[in-house]
Amino acid sequence: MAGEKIKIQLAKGPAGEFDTGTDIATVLKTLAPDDRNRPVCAKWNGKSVDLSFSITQPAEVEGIPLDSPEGEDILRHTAAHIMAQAVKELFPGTQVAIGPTIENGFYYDFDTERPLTPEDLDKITQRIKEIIKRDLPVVRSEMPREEALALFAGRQENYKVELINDLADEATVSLYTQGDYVDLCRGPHLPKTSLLRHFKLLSVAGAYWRGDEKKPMLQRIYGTAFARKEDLKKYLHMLEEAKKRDHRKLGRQLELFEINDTAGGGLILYHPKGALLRWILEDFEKQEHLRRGYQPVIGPQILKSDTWRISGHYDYYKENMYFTEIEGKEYGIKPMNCPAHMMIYQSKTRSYRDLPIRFFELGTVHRHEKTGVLHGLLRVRGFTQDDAHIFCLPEQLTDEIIGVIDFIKDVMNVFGFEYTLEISTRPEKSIGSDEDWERATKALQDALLRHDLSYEINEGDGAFYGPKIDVKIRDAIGRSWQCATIQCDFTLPERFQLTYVGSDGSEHRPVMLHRVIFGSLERFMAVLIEHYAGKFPLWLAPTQVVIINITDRQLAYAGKLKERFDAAGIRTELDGRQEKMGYKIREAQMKKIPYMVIVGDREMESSRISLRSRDRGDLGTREVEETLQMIRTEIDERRDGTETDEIGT
RNA sequence: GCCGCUGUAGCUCAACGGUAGAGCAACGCAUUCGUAAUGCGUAGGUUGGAGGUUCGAUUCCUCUCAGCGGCUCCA
Repeated sequence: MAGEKIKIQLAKGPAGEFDTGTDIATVLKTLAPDDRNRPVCAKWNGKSVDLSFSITQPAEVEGIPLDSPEGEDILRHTAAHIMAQAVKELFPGTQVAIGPTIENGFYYDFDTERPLTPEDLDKITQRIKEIIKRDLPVVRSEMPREEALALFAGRQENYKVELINDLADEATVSLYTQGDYVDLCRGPHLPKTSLLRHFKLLSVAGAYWRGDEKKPMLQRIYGTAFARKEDLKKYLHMLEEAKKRDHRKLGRQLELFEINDTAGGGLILYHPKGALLRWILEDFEKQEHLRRGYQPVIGPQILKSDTWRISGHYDYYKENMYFTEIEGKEYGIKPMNCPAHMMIYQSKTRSYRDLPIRFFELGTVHRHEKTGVLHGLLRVRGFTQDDAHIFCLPEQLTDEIIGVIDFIKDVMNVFGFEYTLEISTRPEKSIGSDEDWERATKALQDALLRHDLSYEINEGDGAFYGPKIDVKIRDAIGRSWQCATIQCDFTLPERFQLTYVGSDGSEHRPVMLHRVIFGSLERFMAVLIEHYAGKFPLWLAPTQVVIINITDRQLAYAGKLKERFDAAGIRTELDGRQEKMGYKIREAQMKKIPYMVIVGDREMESSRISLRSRDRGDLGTREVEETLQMIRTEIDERRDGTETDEIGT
């Protein structure tokens, strides 16, 4: 840098001439002295770098402010390093593994001498605050691989050594140092620790090294950090809100279901309200399927193991299945509905004119799930799928896939879910030929491409018998859930020797799609509970209306009203207890019942009612007939309840 | 399955080596009330289960079951 000058262009700003080797911090200060965003990192020709990065060639640079999405990601990354430093200071002998940022936060995995407890989080938080106060510069350095290996080996950081060993093709590696703490890291990072201000450690958990259950279990600490205090507060508040929507909590509060120790984990006992909700969903699905040319079928709960051998489940799914024995013969409890549907297809000669054949079953299946994965209604051992198998001609495949996607779209619209699509490809443990897998995967892709639907690829995530399209829905507070899936299968028709007679008079093999819309009724109900925060739209609410009399004088009138509501097909309860009206209203509100019909002397004398909405409060008095019609319409239109509809007059 | 935490009345929680208590719910009585809690009273528990330490265990230890936060896995 013998006085040589280079031109540096500020993105969306002026350019200037600088000495070779000038660092970005200086460049930014010179070209944008008034920038109130105070950059913490920068983009150099589109690549994220530290402020200390020195420029040796003409370039375009741009400051990254702390409160930008990228700045916040860097902030979290540095927070992870500072946390690691704190843990190492507090627990000498701890080895650090990896500490990446994740959506809305970060974590770091440690190999500690003793497991970390929630109380340790407070201590670590205090130490992090100290390190922030020390205002340590975070310094980048580079060194040859071998040197770095020796450095981390000398510091007994075996996980880092393993990581460097896997970076075989890189000649040098970059390190970041603050105080005594050194970490292997690509960067960039904040220039100094004092820039971390608003953070919170959230939880400790076990996590396998490199996500491999055969490798050692490490201690993971999750945390989050934000550029602005309000944003941290908002995020923590959102976590609280999500907790309030927890379907396990609401499931108990609203008396929907229970999971009973004595009955066993992962097995759902539906209480009357929950069973009613499920009936409503099932009725809805039955109607929708009949409308779309599906035929109902029902398979048995257990099938002889001969079946599972033919289907391949015996070899590829056995560890997820339960077995029993009848007179010396082994039977498997069904984990999937397909084999029975295959047999029903097989039961007679099918013509190409019959295809596509669409078999639908609300099929209850049981799968062995490890204890640790059970989670309310979201992950259970016994569940009911809204399962269908579509048998079609190869040339019908695309249309059938599109038909299913349209079906999914219609259903998700009813509940107000947005969704995205993913294609999952062949997993390691799978059956069928490579050609079939390729054909099947291509069929799914073609269908999506032909209808201009964008999707992401999920390598190796398919079912053992075929690739799948997964539908990820987004709920009211932005979380995503996997429910619907479409799987293309050339293998099972082969294994079950399914045929149809073609126009040429000879036998051909049909192609099959497996598909679910809700996925499982249990999981979908959990998602609905959390999506609506328990405030089900009228058409789904187990109790739609509660009639509240103010004094005993109106009890008979209230009883007559209930009869009229019942006759109109509205799910109505009468709260005739000798309690104050305010108390009954409060209870109805807490049970999240959509409408309250309140009758006192005034209403009784005029043969009217007073209506109160769960969401909109007192709606005033009105005619009974008008109310019945208004409610009926809202039910029939399956309004999702979020829109503000004009009530009556 | 793995790591950590937790398990007390129907629910939410207290007591934490000295033999279990509150609010809500339930039940009874009184109250007959106008849009989110009327008052009084009654009943309710082998402290998840089994074993151990101790004069004594809800409390400490071991095992086991279940739940929670994650990991792996998944509809």
